[in-house]
Amino acid sequence: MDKSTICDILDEVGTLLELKGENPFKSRAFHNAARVLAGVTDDMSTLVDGGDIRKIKGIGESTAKVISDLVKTGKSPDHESLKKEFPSGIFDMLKLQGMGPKKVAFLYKKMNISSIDALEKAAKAGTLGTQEGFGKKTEENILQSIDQFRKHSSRFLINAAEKAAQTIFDDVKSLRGVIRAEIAGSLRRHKETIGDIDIVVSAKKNYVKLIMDLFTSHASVERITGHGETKSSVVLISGINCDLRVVDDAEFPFALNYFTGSKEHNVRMRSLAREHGWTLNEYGFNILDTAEKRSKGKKPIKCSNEPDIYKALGLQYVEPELREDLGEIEFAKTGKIPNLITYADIKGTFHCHTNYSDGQNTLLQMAEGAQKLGWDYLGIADHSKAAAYANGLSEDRVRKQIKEIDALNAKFKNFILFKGTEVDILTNGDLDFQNKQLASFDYVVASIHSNFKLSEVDMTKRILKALKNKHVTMLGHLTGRLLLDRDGYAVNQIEIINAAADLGKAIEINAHPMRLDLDWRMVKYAVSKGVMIVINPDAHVVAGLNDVRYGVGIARKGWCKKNDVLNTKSLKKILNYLNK
DNA sequence: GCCGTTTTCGGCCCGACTGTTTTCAGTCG
Repeated sequence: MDKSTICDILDEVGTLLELKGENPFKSRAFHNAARVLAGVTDDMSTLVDGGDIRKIKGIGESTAKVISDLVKTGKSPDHESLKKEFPSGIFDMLKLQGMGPKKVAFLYKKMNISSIDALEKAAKAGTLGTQEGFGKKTEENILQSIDQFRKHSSRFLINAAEKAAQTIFDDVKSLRGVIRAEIAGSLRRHKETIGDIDIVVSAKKNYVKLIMDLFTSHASVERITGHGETKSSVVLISGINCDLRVVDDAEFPFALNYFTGSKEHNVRMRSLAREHGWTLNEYGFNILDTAEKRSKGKKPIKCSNEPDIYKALGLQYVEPELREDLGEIEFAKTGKIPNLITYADIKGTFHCHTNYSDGQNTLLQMAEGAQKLGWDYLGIADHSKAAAYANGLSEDRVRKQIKEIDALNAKFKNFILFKGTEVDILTNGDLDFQNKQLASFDYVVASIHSNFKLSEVDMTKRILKALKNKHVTMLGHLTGRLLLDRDGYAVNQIEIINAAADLGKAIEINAHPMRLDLDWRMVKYAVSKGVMIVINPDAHVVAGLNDVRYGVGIARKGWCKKNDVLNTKSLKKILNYLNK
């Protein structure tokens, strides 16, 4: 059993203990153990066999037993027996905003409610509001949370989707009879959030059935939702839907193009095809079937790959990341698609947490990970003390960390760790560290982590005040929340961007924790104002090594050129494109 | 349940908000 599954189960045990109403410190111990284990890089079997698992701080007798059972047998009796006490729908209920273990357990025990559907029914019938501790308002909030959950729960952040897709894609690609295989859809376009994974394959006719059978019976498949001759759909263990489409090799470029999207881009492509007297679909070009068009239409050229399709339409090749109908067709018509920045251009990132606060890895591990990626630097920005829930650093611990960074830097060649902080913006706009302390850092990320419900005017004031502090380099994960006026915090976006432009500060943007994509109109506006933008698809950057390339940052003005400001592959590409 | 010790039990993260109730419990970040 792999480590991440073990961590998930430890977390689940913690949650089940909460539901049972056990001593909160007991359940926390399991959550802690999951967090600690996530940061361990040693081989699980070796740790268990050698007994070293107990030497890890945070893993005690009981948690070690669960881990060792899972490693040795794939099952933990402790976990299994706890699980029997609650139906699985309970875990969905816990995902609702405002629903914690106490309420969920109460509703289950008192009203036998164990699913979101049942909860909705009770709330609509008005039977919830009569329960002790529940009122009209709670009922309304629950219905709203259910609405939210249904709208957004089906999307996944790109790093999770990429991880889920890799194994099954690699295995499908290497199946006998497969000629060409590509991941399509929003994953190929590197969107911040992914609805489902699309795999397009071309294969020899007599192998198609076998490919479909092997796909639907793959080890990472949880259940099959469709199994046909050209298309099969499954739900992966990770919860993500995955579709496989098999086509003739001649159709492959068209299928790949069609299923890569976006829908808006496809619409433009098809209308361009009509201008040439053709139709375009997932199988190929066809001559438009009207006398008028037929006279105008030439026979479309043969396309053996995707670039050929663009060529046939008189377009420069458009990279998947740009296919959003945000002006890329116009650029392609005049051959002005810019050279896009890639991972190889990334020199380092700045919003990274370590196990000093709520990250998973040590300073050394993070530095080694960054060097392995070929980076020149890494910026460390752990939480400040106000973020107590994230084990934020006191002034004393900052001093300790800075010392450790200095010692590490003395040993590195052609690599440097920058000393930063993610300082909390307090309710009144003051920062969580004194200016003297802030001056000790190479750069400062200032973020809001509390009091999200201020009025728009007050929230804007609060952020502007923080932004004006001369030590602040960048606003942390700001627009990730201000995207939404509904359940994010209300703020005047334009005013913030304008101020950042005047002050020469950067803004960091996240995909929203509720799994919404970025508001590109605002990104465009910020870029047009020359505000340096940092985008991070993982809304809460607890950058373990796996996630490090998704956490991206910006340097203090003066020692980082604008072109050094780098993001994830796709986002960076788009920013560069918008800049032209 | 785990840790750390002033070694065998006390402390473990906390402030703010919400909705309920009328002083507080539950949830969130």
